Amino acid sequence: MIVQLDLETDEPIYVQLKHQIIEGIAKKQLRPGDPLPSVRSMASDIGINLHTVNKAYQQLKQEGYILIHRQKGVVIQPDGVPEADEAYKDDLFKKLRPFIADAVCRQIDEDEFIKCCSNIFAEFNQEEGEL
Amino acid sequence: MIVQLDLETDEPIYVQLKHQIIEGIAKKQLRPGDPLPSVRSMASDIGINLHTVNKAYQQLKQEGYILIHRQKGVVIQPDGVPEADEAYKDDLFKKLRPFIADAVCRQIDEDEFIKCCSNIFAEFNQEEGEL
DNA sequence: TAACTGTTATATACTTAATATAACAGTTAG
DNA sequence: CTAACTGTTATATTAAGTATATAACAGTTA
Repeated sequence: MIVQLDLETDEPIYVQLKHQIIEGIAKKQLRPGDPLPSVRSMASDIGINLHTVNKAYQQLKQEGYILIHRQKGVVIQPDGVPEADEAYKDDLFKKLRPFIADAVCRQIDEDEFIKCCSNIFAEFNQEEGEL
Repeated sequence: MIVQLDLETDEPIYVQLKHQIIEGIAKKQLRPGDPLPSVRSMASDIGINLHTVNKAYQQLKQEGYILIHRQKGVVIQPDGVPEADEAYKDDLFKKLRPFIADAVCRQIDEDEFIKCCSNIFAEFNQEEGEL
């Protein structure tokens, strides 16, 4: 698990860490049951504070991505990430709207937007963990 | 221009205001050259501080959505919002990735995601300002 | 026993968000 | 001319979020 942080961006470190782990799961580089480094070793690996890692892990746990056993360590959710329910989809809908409104104003039509999304999907589906 | 704020969410007020104006432009309820309320009247209309409105306006100006004349007031960009360039598209790509990674993990396939996006596009294209 | 786990607590520094007043300079209407 | 309005700037305060630094606790595990 290679983590690459950008300290220049305004995106909080713990959010970047969450995203990279979620992307790792989406790309199947991280599979159900796979272990994650402890909060302390992850923190020292990427040069940040233990609590910043802990914050990311706690939220990932809350969202169903990982399990945290008190002494066994941290693992990717063995039963797989919970499927999207209606609440999740409503939330996704709400979050996507500003992006699409923005795109519409700037003359990006539906086809182009969809194409962009397809490219991202391809990124997650093509390489089945072979990277 | 009706503005509806949610003070419970963690989304900053000035961001919500920006989004609603951008959505208004996307829906063509706000057209090039249309006036926007002054920072003071907008602020008192929706019950927030003058500076919060000013922050939203300044960023909208910076992003090419509106023009601010020192004494003439605030208007939607008369020449239309600048079209998306490559930098904008790269940025959109980067921002969309976490959402799609998340969706992939939760078994939302490409078709379903695209359908969701299409629904949002429809929301902006159907009603050509007739609302 | 020593080294490791997640967890909790406290404290500090910095940044952002939002508010409150106040003032300035340039229109514009009465 | 005055009064009311414009955007803009300045200063200050409160609150919340981000990130860090130490320290300790309780339960494995080698």
